[in-house]
Amino acid sequence: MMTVTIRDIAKKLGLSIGAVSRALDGYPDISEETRQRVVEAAKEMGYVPNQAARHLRRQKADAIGYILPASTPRFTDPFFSEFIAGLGDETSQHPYDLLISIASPGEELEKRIYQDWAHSRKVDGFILTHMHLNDWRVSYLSEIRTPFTALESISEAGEFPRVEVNRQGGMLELIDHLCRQGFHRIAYLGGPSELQIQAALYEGYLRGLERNGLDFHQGLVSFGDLTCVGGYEASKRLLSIANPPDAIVCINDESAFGVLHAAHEMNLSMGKDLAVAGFDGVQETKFTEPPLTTLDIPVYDIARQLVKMLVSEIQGVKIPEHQVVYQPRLLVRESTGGNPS
Amino acid sequence: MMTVTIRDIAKKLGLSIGAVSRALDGYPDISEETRQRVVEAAKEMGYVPNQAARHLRRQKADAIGYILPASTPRFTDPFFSEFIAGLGDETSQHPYDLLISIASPGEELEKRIYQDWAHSRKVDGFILTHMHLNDWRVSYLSEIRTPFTALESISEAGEFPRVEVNRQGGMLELIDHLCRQGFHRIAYLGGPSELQIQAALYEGYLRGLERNGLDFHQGLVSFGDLTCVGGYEASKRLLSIANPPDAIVCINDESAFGVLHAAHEMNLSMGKDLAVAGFDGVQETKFTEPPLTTLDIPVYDIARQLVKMLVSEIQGVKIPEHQVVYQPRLLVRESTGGNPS
DNA sequence: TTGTAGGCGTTATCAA
DNA sequence: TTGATAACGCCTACAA
Repeated sequence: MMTVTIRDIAKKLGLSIGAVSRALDGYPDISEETRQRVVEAAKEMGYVPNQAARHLRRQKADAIGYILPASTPRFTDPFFSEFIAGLGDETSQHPYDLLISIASPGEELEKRIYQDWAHSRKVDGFILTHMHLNDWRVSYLSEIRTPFTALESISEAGEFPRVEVNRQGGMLELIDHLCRQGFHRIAYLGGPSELQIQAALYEGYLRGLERNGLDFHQGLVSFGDLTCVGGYEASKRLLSIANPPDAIVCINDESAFGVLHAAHEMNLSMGKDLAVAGFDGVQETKFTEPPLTTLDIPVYDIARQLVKMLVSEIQGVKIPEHQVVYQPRLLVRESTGGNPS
Repeated sequence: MMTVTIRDIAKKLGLSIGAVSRALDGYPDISEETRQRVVEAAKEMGYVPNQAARHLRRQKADAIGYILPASTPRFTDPFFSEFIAGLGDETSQHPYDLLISIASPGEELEKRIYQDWAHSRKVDGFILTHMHLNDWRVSYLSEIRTPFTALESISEAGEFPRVEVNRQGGMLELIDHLCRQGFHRIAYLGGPSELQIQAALYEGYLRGLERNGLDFHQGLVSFGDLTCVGGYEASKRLLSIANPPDAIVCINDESAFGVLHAAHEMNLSMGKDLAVAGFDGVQETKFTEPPLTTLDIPVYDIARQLVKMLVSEIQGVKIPEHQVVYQPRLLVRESTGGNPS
């Protein structure tokens, strides 16, 4: 693979490298004719600009970073497939590159990657998800003046661009729905306590109980780790108490899958003896037995929105939609006694 | 963010930038004492090498690329979450970066990305999955001498490093299992015909029928698109023929999820009226109703293996495991009448 | 409208 | 053992 540079093009055309460079970048101070010649020669010779040189010169990477919050080695949440697809599709429109890495939240490695990528200028900005309460990344990235956008669930302090999902509102709607269906002993199956989404949903759960005149019982609250297995185990605990719940709302769909399995094992009639609901609206919820009621959020679109916002942030363009709010859509299915849809 | 360079360190320590550079890279021709001083100062000043400069100088990116074969916008196959996690974990061990993009196989965009990344030297090599029969990428990348490793299912010509999954063997084992369980009208639910895995599995299906003395029926073959929805629709076709199958083997777990749903809708007793099996062994298979028999492959480990092989390929190191073969592990569960496990 | 030249931060090849 | 210096390929003031 003989790499061809602007120098090669210049030599071939008897031009200076400066002229070639400007012609390629479409500067106005170059005659239309030579521009044509240059562009043509470039294409013909298979010229592709050397990224490293360009980055060094421009002091930017034209790349954004996303660090997957993977805690377990075999982690298969379909959320991430969809999210990454969205990130990839949007970045390639701009054109930016997408750098991916993995680190367990809170570990030393995570911190190292963010620092490293920012300081070595591998990326111009970050996409953040799975925010913690008082997330260190927000203050850190603000401090070193590295742009970022985040998927959030709570309006915290700070004026960074973000996509908010009104999880609390979604949860309220769900609790209302369950009450209308006649479920009144509603359990909450959450996630790690440091997660923002956990806090938001739990808050929604409490307010939902209150506004429907239901009592809170500590025994009806349990926590998993966002995986099927975690959901399975947490629901086992919930269902084995003296006065078990007649409904379980889950922090995400994966957890709910575990609940469905546990309920099947106990021969509970789903949607009657026990209602189950998830959160996220992944494809697979439509195909469980019974189909799972869930609060659907447009993961793919959110990912694209985050990239769009980040890119304009990096380029210093102020766009109107600085903070977008998505409202989860309640998909009622048979797992909460809804009609088949 | 004041970026600190080796020049800054040199100035502070009264050394030349050359000395600092070599000290940092651990060259032997530097006194232990100054090396110490330099390393310490670097850490103290928060020095991080500028990637662009390094790449430009070294003519390599220390990065590898993976292009997701996403065809549908909302694509949520958990396979990819796990695969990307493996890629990310292993690349960060080396240390390489992982560049991700998305493109539908066969489209012009796909070709552009491979070319662009290779020629602009954004990446030093590629990870390939979802190979096609006579995949253009193999010949193309060989031609431009860009290293790559691939996840394959068929021993095709070509001497590149690869991980092979013996899908055909797995399928044979599965068919044997179904026959032992008393299922004899076995249908095949495949995927796009240009896919290698499709060819391998179909071949295994045919050989499995033959070695168990079963007749082949064209009507017992149908094709989806590797998604739940595709699996659902394809199985509807299979189950609505005059003499429907008593078992359906699927090209992947996602498709099988769709089959389970269709079968539930038709009130079939799973594992008795109808056996269903998937392929991949994603977490979620353990939690379906009934739990899904599947051929488990270690997606995470495969991803790491591919990166390991690619990195040594890039570095010109010949490693013994040039071509690794994985044997799928048959997980018998209730969807094929197996005992609960 | 085009050419020239300096420099982005490193690494590597010389001398010293 | 260290210091100067020339690239790597590109962009961009400035000069012509």
